[in-house]
Amino acid sequence: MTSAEPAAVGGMKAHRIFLLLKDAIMSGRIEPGQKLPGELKLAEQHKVSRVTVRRALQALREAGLVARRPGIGTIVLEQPLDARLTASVSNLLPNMVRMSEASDVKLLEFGYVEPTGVVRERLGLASGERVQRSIRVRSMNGKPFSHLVTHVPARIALNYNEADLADTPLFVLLERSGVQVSQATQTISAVLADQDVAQALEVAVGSPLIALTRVVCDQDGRGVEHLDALYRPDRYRFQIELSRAGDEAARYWEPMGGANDEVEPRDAGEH
Amino acid sequence: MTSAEPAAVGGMKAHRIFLLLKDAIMSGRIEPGQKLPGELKLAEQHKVSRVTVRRALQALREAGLVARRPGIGTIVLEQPLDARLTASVSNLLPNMVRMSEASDVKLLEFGYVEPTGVVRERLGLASGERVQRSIRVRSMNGKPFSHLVTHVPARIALNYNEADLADTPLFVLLERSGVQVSQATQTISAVLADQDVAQALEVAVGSPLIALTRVVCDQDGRGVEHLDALYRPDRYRFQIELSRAGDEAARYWEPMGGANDEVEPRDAGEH
DNA sequence: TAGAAATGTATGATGAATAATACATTTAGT
DNA sequence: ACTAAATGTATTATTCATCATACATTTCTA
Repeated sequence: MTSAEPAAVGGMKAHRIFLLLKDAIMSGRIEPGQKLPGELKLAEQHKVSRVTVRRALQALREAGLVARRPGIGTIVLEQPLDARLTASVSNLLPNMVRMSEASDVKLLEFGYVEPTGVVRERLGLASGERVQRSIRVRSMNGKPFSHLVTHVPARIALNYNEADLADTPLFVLLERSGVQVSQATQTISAVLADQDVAQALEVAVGSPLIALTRVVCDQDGRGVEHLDALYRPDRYRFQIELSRAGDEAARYWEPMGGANDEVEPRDAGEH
Repeated sequence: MTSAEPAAVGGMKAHRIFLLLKDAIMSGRIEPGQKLPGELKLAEQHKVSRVTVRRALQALREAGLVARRPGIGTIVLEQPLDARLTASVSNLLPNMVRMSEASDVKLLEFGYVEPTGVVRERLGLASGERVQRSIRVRSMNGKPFSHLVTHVPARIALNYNEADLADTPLFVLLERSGVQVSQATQTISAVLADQDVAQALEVAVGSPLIALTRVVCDQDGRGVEHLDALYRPDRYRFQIELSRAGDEAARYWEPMGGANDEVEPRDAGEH
């Protein structure tokens, strides 16, 4: 039981506080070695009783996130960061291939459906046109880190089958199908994990997730792929290297790389 | 009272469900016009009683997110999207200037402190070196959308004063100080709003936020600015345009633009 | 014109989480 | 050695949310 998620916090208030503190620790807002506020202080801050705060803190201890010592306080422990992937924003082909070698993909759903309004609009589909919808979860060393919902126009999706999806990045499949992709738009946001996703990614319902939406178009500007991806922030994050460019008058920042992106599975002191 | 945040949901379970549904709607996972599952279905899904589900749904209605009609169901309403900012990843100088014209900045905190381990490390500071720490909240039309915590090495921060921070983007101040910035690293993640931030950004505690960390270095590779930014996903998001480049063998995606980024305050009511 | 599927309304029982309080114990600092 | 500030332990009361249940009402559909 290296990382048993359960973390049985008693009630709801206690659980909420547990999640907040956990997030503060996992995100690095509270650094290892630092003490968190005393039980009384926390009770006051969150407007709950001390008993309730204690339950949250005890859960944190059971989760291995903090050490508690009488007379001292509650100290944040060095987190054996789950081997974490860092992806460049332009993490498309080059490292996706590499990534797919080192990670497993589970296909949760597969089928052809009527697209929703937003998807149809973004892909520029005619009304009535159907799309292939697939839901996949990608894991690294058995640890899930991303939840991918893709919509592909039916006419294109015919060029590969269900089994291919578990093997090959969708991206490669599209190119192999002769699609001339030329442009993509990515949008990054943040959302809460709902039941389905929480289960798939093995996180608590209500955990924060990175949300990425990508729309890929071919040379004619027609939609080719619509991706809704969700990532566990503790196992995956986006990184962008920028360098200063341009002259005096009009300087600007220029994203670096593209070809030389790299996946860095800097695995920490895995316990 | 167009958007009264309070949303008095009764208990904790009800409140949690309220937040989840709200997030699903605000993020577009449930589209306007669509019906959400019936009360019974939701009760089953979340393993709570129907009464509890009702409280969540009633809160959603009071928040103006849904309409409920007997015999029909609960329908998601078209959201008068708060004028939303869309920023390109390389949204640094060009549009930040423009942005600062159209938005107000409130300085919440200002002072010189001993940097934490992480900040010191990222900025490459000598131990003992102090930093200027400032916390600002940026608003658009009185609606806060970002929470910015910056750390700047003391030696650099001397070139501008407290008042400047409320006027001018930190970025400009640095350049004006003669700092030759040359490289920056941005990391994007997702976190939950804690008490302080929740209050500053006028969201519920436990709401999801986009987290961006940026470290800017000068030509000598020395740290110049450390930014921890949090954004409300309903009012701000990151967008990246990619175009396909490279030849056959080694194709890759190339981020577009840089100079021609644009803030698009596509204001409400559209769709 | 039924019937099914929604939401609206009402009520009483139950209980688990929470609060309030008190006291013990460990540790660091003065 | 004293004090302050932590956590550890225990007990009791109570309340508020939650559950379970029943029935009414509206709407669409077959």
